[in-house]
Amino acid sequence: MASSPRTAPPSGALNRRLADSGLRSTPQRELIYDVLLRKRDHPTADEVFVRVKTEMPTISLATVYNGLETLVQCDLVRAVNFERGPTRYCPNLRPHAHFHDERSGATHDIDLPPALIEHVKAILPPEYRAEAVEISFRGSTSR
Amino acid sequence: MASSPRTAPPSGALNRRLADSGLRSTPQRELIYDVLLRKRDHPTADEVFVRVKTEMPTISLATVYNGLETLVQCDLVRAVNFERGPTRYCPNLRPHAHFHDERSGATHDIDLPPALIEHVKAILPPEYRAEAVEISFRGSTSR
DNA sequence: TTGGGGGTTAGAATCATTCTAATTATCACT
DNA sequence: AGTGATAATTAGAATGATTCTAACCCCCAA
Repeated sequence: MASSPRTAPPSGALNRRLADSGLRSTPQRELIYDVLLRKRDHPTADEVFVRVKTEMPTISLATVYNGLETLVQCDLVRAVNFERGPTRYCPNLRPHAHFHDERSGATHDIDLPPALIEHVKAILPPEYRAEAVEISFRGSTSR
Repeated sequence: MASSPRTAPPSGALNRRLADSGLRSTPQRELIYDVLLRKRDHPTADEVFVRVKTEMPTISLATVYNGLETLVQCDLVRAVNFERGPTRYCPNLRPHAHFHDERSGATHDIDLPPALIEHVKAILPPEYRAEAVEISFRGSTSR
């Protein structure tokens, strides 16, 4: 493929994080990340694949899975699991919980106050060292 | 009549709960439930299948899945999911979180103080009605 | 004693995800 | 610009957990 000069600077955060991990920036990874940033509705890998394919028809599903995993490793994206459903992806890096609305199927972010995170971690006996805490709600919204 | 701390209903609860749901008590369902009560190590459906099979060699994996689902519906057992791993089953009915020890692969129950559950629910905007809250930790224990 | 409705079973099917092996792109160094 | 070495992408096969299907079984009521 002939290389063309860049017309726009690459996404700063993505390139920096990739480089920090010894990984390369690629059009596929940039597009996957961009798609996540553009519509923050917690899409599944399949949904990301569909969105990305409209702009890059040759991309493969395996690359979408690989790319999403890469973004998760770089701490640019969070993988969100709910019960047995497919993994969903979320570019919100603030500490937050997830609310799964059973009526609409939508997932909403709920900001977590730092004090609450501390409260939650405080219930662990001292020999338990938590690297991560996940909080998720299931229910419905009245609007 | 102060009771010893109890994490599951007394034996016999199975029959009552099944009857309440218009379901029948069967040797398979009783054995599946008994196996869960006997060793509370959050087994997967496959692990339950292996344990149950030593006492009832003709039971099928499908029946184990069906039976576990039935117990979950009757609120005698909780299904526990951690990331993409297979569902695990837990007869502890007290409100509790789960701690997943990455070193050993074990899952531990962490009792949740009622006040903490309230604190956690309190972060939801008023139009969100939560039917369930899940809290899970990932990390390791120093012993 | 018969009929209907759960319940069980073995195996097929499904679904999300991961793996494999081959191809392609990019980087570091001339 | 050329050349390997290394990383990334790709299509499709394979995997693993779970669910479905269709036949059979068992119990209770009429």
